[in-house]
Amino acid sequence: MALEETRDKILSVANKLFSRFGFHKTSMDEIARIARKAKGSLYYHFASKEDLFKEVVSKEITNLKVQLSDIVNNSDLSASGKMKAYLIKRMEILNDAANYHETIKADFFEHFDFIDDLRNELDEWEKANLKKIISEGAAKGEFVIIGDLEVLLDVFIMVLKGLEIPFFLQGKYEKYSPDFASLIGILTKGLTP
Amino acid sequence: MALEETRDKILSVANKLFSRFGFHKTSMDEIARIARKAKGSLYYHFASKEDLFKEVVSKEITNLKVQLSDIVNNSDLSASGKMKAYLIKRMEILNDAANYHETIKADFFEHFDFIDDLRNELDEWEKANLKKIISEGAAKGEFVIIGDLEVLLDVFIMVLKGLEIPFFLQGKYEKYSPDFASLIGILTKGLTP
DNA sequence: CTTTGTACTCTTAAACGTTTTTAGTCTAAT
DNA sequence: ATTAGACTAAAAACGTTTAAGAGTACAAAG
Repeated sequence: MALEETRDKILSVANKLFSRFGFHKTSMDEIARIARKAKGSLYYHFASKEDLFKEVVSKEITNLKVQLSDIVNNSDLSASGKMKAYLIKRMEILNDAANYHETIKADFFEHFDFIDDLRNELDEWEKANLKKIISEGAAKGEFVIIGDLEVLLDVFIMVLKGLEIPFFLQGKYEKYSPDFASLIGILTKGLTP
Repeated sequence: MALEETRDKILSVANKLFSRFGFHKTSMDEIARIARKAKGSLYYHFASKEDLFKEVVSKEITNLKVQLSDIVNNSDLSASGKMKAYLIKRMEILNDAANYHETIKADFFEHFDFIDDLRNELDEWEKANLKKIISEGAAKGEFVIIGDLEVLLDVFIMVLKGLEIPFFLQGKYEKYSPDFASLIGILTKGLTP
């Protein structure tokens, strides 16, 4: 059990430091010092600094997936109810996922190759889940799909990702999140017959 | 006439160089040399390098406005036809407006104070025009406005600006412009009664 | 098998002084 | 209005040094 504890402690400290100071301004020595673990321990559990960061972001994404899955699989909600809840929750969680923001920044200022897999995987996951919501809505006659569903999904995801920059990078989430609900209203209305 | 010619020549050369190399990597000496004008001439017509750049961007924005005005005032189009034509044309023109891209970049990497006015003015102009399209559509019964129109407009503009980053900064316009049409379909459908 | 501590190498980033480039001014001439 | 050129002050670019940090190796201990 001591093994998992050490690993978790490192992850928890890394998470806090990366969130606060970003990837580059956090050193492995600092993480080791604050976690009260030997530097060798860090490298025993994680192949590299990038690998550790990847793991930290991965946890944030896993948390996102878990919470969104609850919504997608909630049979009490209508299709448009699911869609609204999904999109709002998505932005809510990502707004708190400070290390995920680092990866958005990286898209501009540098490039974290090692993060691409995670983001691509999240895109696929998201596409599959939105597909599920929309398809179920269409089956129940609540939604109608005009044109190609794949294209529709790409567009949805493009808009969501487009909004991440003003929302998280420029810190306008607080300002615009009330209006965001009305955008979702338009988008879901655009799907109804 | 020689006065206007010199000014236009400077603007034209500045436009080409700024487009190709960006603001910082274009020097006033280079502009003067290629335009075959004296450096003194540049400063006779423009107060500063920033002022010259502002004028170049201003011309791009004016061009955008002229072309979009044609659509907004075209009485042959239905409200949703206008909306679609407007949004597609908007992205088409901005995709070619390389110096406008510089101002988007500036939002991230540095900050061009002197550009803020132009962009704010464009936002206001855009809001007024989208307002006109939607209001006319509502008056004809083609659109229905749910909730506050001002909020709706802010949301529209937020989405459009959000898309500018993947489209222009990350160069995904070519890739996604076909899908963009279907987004517009959803947005306009979301406005119909 | 996991954890620690230390000592080591190698790469990268900060710091610094130096040189070059560039924005902007000024002048005399046309 | 426009030009060519000389000028200054600030910024950018360059090359070198210095410090910090990633990653490795290993011996020791639980």
